[in-house]
Order: sequence, then C-alpha cells, then structure tokens
Amino acid sequence: MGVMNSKIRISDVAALAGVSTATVSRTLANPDKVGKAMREKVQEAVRVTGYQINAAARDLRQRRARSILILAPNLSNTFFSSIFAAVQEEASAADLTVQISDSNIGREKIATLGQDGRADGIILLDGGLDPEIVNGWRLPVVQLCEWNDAYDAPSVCIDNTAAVELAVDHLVQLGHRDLLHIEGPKDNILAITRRDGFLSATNASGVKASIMAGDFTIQSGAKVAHLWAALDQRPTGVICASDECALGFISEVMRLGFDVPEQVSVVGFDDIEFADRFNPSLTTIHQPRGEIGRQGAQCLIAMLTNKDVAVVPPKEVHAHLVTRVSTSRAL
Amino acid sequence: MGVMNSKIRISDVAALAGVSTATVSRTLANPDKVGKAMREKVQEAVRVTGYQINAAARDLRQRRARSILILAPNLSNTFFSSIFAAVQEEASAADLTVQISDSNIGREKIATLGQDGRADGIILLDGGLDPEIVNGWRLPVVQLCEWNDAYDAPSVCIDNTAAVELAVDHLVQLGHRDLLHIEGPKDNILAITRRDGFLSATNASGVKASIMAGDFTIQSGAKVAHLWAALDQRPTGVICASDECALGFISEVMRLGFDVPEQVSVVGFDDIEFADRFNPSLTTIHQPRGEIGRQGAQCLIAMLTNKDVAVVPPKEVHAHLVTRVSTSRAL
DNA sequence: CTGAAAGCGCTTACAG
DNA sequence: CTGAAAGCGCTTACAG
Repeated sequence: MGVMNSKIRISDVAALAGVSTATVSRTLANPDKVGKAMREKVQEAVRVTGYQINAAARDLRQRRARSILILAPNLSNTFFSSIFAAVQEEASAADLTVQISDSNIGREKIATLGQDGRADGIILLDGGLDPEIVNGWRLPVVQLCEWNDAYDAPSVCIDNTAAVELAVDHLVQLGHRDLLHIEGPKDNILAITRRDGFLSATNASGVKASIMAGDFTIQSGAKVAHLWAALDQRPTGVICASDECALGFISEVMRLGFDVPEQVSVVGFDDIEFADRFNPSLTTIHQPRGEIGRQGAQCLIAMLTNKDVAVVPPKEVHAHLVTRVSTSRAL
Repeated sequence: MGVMNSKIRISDVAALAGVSTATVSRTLANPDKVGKAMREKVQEAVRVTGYQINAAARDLRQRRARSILILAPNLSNTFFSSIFAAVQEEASAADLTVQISDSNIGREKIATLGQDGRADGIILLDGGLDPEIVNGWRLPVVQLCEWNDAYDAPSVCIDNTAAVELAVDHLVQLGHRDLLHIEGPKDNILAITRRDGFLSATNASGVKASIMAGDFTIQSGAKVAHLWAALDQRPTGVICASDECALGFISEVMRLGFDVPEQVSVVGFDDIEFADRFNPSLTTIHQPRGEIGRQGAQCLIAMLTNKDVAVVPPKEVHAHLVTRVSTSRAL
C-alpha cells in the first residue's frame, strides 16, 4: 500500500525492481511468462509503489478502448434504468467500462462519439438517428427495444405486433367491443408497429377501433382523457402505447369522476416499476428490460470478441400480458 | 464526406495536404495560429479524407481523459435518472464524456476506476464506500445527495433535517398527534439524518413518535403496512424515508381496506416522477434532482478547470414540501 | 526467459 | 508561421 501512488509509471516500477518495463508489463499481463525470481521482484515493486496501470496508455497501444457506449433518446426516462443496469453488469464482467450519452446532443457530437476511438461498440436505444450517422460509425452496434431497418446492426426486441394482439384479445375476451388506442409519436417505429398491430388485431376480431394521438408521456395520456370523456360513445377499452401514457390517462379520467375499470378498462405497455403499485394496478405488456439489456450487451461483447461473425440475426425476447386491476369485464 | 474514413490518421491528412502533422494538429485546435494558405489546404484534406481525430491519443498526450465518472449504488433505481441526465447535459456542454458505473461492482474495480487514467473526476452518489478508497483516488470528487464526512470531497445536498421538519410540521398542523416514521437502511447517512430530524421535530412539537424499520423500497413500505394495521393505537400520520416506501405503504394499506388519507395521512420523500400521478397523489418533500445533478456537475467541472481551488464548500440546494392528496386533517 | 527498440496517434516546446 | 523531434505511458514483435 504505497501512500504516494499519485504518478507512478511502469518505468518507476521497472527501475525499482531493476528490470525492463517489458518485464513489468509481462508480469502484470501474463505472470507465468516471466521467471519466478523476476516475477517476485516485480510484484514486490508493484506492491511497494502501489502502481496502477494507466489504462488510457494501454488501450491506445492495443488500439482498443475497453468501453462501450450507450445511446438513449432521453436519459431521464426511467424506462431505461434497468436496461442501463443490466448492460453495465455484463460490461463490468467483461472488463469493459460503460459510457452513456443522450442521443439528442446534436448530429456532430453523435457522429464523433462513434469515431473518436473511445468506444469499442455501441448499444443504441434510439431508432430515430440518421442512418448515415449510424452506419458511418466503424464500430459494432446493437439496437435495443427500438430498431431501424436502415441501420446495419442487429437488434434485441420484443415482438411488438404480437404483444398488442395479446392486449386486444384480452379486452375482446372481457367483452369489450369498442376499443381506443392512444398511440406514440408518429415517426417512432415502436409507435407505428403498435398502432398497426392494434388495427389489424381489432380488425381481425371485428370490434370497433379508433386511435388518438399521444407521445408516450403522462401528459399526453392525461390530455386524451379529456377527449375520451367528451365522446358521445366512449370506447370501453383503451390500449396505450406506454405505461406512462396509461397512468396519465387513468389518473385524469378518475379526476374527471370516472371509475377504472368499472367504466373503462385500460391496458399499458412496458410494465414499468410502478405499474403494479398504481391504484388501480395496471394491466400491461411486460417488456423484460433487464433481459433485453443483458442479451444486448452479450451480443455486442460477442461482436467485439469475434470480429468476423458475419451477420448477427435479430434476437427476439419474450413479452407477455400481465393482468391486473385496471381491466375488467365490459358491462 | 470521405466514404472510407475508417482508419485515417493525422499523418495521412498531413501527407495529402503536403504539410507536417504539427500543422494539421494546429489547424484543428487553433486555426488562427496557422497561415491562411496552409489552413485551407489542411481543411480541404480533412474534408476529403473525412478525418476524425483520435480522442484516445489526444487525451493520452494531454494527460487528461475528458471524461467524468458517475458512481451510484444501484443503476436501476429510477431516482437517479434525472440526475444522470443533468450531469450528462453539463458534461456534454463542457466537451466531457460521461462514464457510469454501479458502485457495487467490487472493491478492487472501484478503486481502479479512479486511478486508471480514464476519468478526470468523479460524481459520487454513494456515501457508503470505504473512505480509504474514495480518498485514494487522485481525482476531484463531488458527492451528490448522500455524503460522508470522512470523504475529502465537497457535496451538493438538501438539508435533510429541515426537510423532515417540514413534513412533521405539516402533519402536526393538520392535527395529527401520533406520528410514525418508516426509516431507511440503518447505516445510510440519509436514513440516519431523516430519522434524527423526525425525532427532534416530533419532540419539539410534543407529539407522540415511533419508528419502524425499512430500506427505502416499495416492499419495505408494504411490509410495514401490515405492522401498522396490527397496532392497537394506529399512528394517524406516517412519514416515509422515500417515496417508493410511501407508495408501497399506501397501496398495501388500501389493499387491507383502509383509506388514505381518511384513516392515515402519508408523506413521502423525494418527489419522484409518479408521486403526483399516484392515487391518491403523494404529499412529499421535493428534492430537486435535476438541480442537484447540474450543480454537482458544474462544481466538478470547476474543480477540473481550476485545479488550485483550495477547498470547495458544501453546497445546499433548496427542498420544499409539496402538499397533495395523501395527507389531510386528522379526525 | 529477458531487454532494447519501435510504435499506438496524437501534441507541443523548441528552433528557425 | 512552420517543421523535426520528443514524448504521453504503455505493449509487443524481434533478437538473443
């Protein structure tokens, strides 16, 4: 435990041990490629000096960064928390550090991030970036949750169409014949896929279907609550493109004096942390975020390790419907 | 827009422009220190090749990392989201990248992170690390939310004692005379401070006070709900050490058939995203997380820039009580 | 098994 | 204003 380990370099250790820096380097990286006597001298010198390798120098020499970058469209969105945690856990186990950045910091900066030599690969949670930028990174990329077919990168996602069908079927089986979908942002691939899934599933079931605009946020759900309340014929089943939207819709509708699920059944999407503690607890599609983060990180790490894996196929993780109190039989 | 910008180095650009690498370097860093003719030749060569500076090499040469590291005890805790977002925003504006790591990845790894040359400074959200490790980093550190007096680092926090007093006063003014506090983990500085604040404030007000064990989580709040319900004399006012705990307590108590706030008023702590959308919406202490993140990042960046600021004093940000539906007049 | 030397890709005194 | 050369702190063929 050297107390003054501030600026010890490998040459300091070498000098103290009376060996070359090459030997110190080898002792640290491959102890058994060094003779016992030398090795012990070096290890002692390392101990005495409290030497810590300078990773930046090591990485430059080895032309790698030992780091992966997570890019998400809004870091303050709590949806991402468990994904970050899972990615970090996998990365840490593989001795990789994790960088994190909002993907809305500007075109220039984003383009640079993938080319400045400080990351080995990228976990991308945003399907809305310019494909020219994404494909311009000369780095392995894995898409999570969202995807963009124009990106030359594998993805780890749930089957969003099938997931919405689960929600529609659930409401239809409860006897609902008039369903409303509160969609996400018009240009978001998840929003589009979920809306299309809603339309085809309701069509197949022969129930009435309508759509109102939203953007995944609590506020948008609350706003639609007023539109819904003003309707002559109010749909009795509502499927939201996100849990936040659903919670916003429910809380506002209740403030307007309606009862959930007595007067309207509501289904969310994602199964965020508070979905089962909300009152009423929220029926929703469970999206296994930890699993997605884990698989995505493993996929990226595999691409980093085995650079000649030709094409990695998209991976699909299982999503299921969680039935709670916010949905009930139609009157 | 060079198409093959895969491995262009500064020497490639220099060769193409017919100048030295020094001139290319200067043109990029200080264009006006280079003659007009040279500058234009270089800029053209940069354009043609699509050259991107290798930040890893630049940083090694300049002996800095242009990166700050955020350390938090549990990345999947949604409490941190808006802090991460604020820190990232400030860092990005200062041209710093952000690394993120769970502080529970093991003693060795944590100690290394602060000494491997890949970060210039650390934002620390964990007051439970061994002071020897924290003080062993030869890097500027700023503590956020939590603090540990044994760390040789400034902090940005709210006044937790005063905040709890606000909550106690609120309930006392509503006529409550028997208060319960659900505390956080025994060894956590926030938990300790809030509990002590609760005890001194209730003592000063002359109302009855009791404490039950928790750990900030939803589950712990739900668990205490049963203990509370089993009491002969049930406290009519409950102050929880976190919002999550409060939501767990409320939802469980309601499932047991009690009404909130009719039969028990509940106050949380933090004002997380869903606090105002919960049903009933939660009266709580608003902890300005974005503000804390922003101030913390600015403080750290200032320490990075001005290395000889002797001692940075702790900063206190303002917290206030948000009154919502979960508290009401005692019967 | 070990060391001298080159090199990762930059920047920056220094000299002109 | 510009370039040759040294150097950031490592690792790794290469030679012995």
